[in-house]
Amino acid sequence: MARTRASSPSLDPMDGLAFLLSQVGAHAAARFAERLVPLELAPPHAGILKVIKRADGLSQQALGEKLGVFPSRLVALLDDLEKRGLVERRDSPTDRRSYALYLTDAGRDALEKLDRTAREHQDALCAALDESERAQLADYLARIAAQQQLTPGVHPGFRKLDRPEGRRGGSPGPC
Amino acid sequence: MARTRASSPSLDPMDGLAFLLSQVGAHAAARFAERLVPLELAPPHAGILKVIKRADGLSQQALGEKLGVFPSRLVALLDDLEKRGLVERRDSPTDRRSYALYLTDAGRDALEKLDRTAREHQDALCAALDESERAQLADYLARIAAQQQLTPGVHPGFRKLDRPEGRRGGSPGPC
DNA sequence: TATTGTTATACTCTATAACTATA
DNA sequence: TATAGTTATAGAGTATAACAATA
Repeated sequence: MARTRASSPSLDPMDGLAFLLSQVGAHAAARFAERLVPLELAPPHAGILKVIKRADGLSQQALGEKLGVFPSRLVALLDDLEKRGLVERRDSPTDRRSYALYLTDAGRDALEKLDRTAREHQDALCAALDESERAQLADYLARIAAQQQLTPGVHPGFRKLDRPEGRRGGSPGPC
Repeated sequence: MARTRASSPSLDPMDGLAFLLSQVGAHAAARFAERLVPLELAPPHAGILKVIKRADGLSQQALGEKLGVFPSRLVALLDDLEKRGLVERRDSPTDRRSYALYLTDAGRDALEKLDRTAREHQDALCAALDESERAQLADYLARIAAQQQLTPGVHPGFRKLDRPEGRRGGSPGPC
């Protein structure tokens, strides 16, 4: 067999770039989840807190759509956060069926701790790269994410297809 | 608040590099699993076929250790592959408790199809990058993987800790 | 009749424990 | 007594379906 094409960095496609992405990505996710344990949070909680902070007063419906999480699953996740006093379910002033979600002061504190944790995590994870290499890596990944139509800030989890709901509004928007 | 440190490519740590790695990695894994469906294989099967190819005749014990998969889980995965005629469990000549695992001809065919699929997957995934950028990205990821002590070719899945068994032999080795 | 949030249920994936047959 | 493979069981995590209150 002639060596096809230019120097591919590795020979076996299963040890290739796609595998590396998946391997390092899974590692990153697992280590992040680990760091969240002392905060008594799981990764989905983190995403929820972040979205509520940016869109105070939104409904569970809206939250679930933004994160690609099923309504029934949101109930349990929000129960956790409410029980711990990080999130409040206030009655919506306009629609008595729905709630308006708000961060409490404790919720804002938790979000700050969470941001610190995420920063530490990222530093530890990328210890092998210097500052400019990290920027270059982030650029590559952002370009892949954009080309693959991943919604910024939304983790695919393990959905079969990203974006289970048909609609994905035109603007990549704030979140 | 003064802007601390140099230009970080993104402001919010949850939209940072670590998140991108996890997001793109999960996407890569999901799309790969999708491409495996027509082959009637799941990602763990792929890893198993690959290891058996490289280490013909090894035991389930050895296989499980190499992949970080529990023995009980291997049973079902190997049952799948054996039922489909891709893998053979031969009696070990030296120890009647254990099997020696071998790829069948059909198994080798499947592995080839799998390699093609992986190549197509990688091409589609990295469409946003040209050849030299892909090489650069692979280098970054390989360096992170090495620094984080990930075993080459072994997917962390979602284990709490990588490397559940204590021993990890000195050499990063063939697989 | 449609929608919001809820509950109950089921399914997938993975880990733990107990068992058997060898060693 | 310890080990290889197996079986049975249980636990996450997530999706589906049916339901009550409201629109």
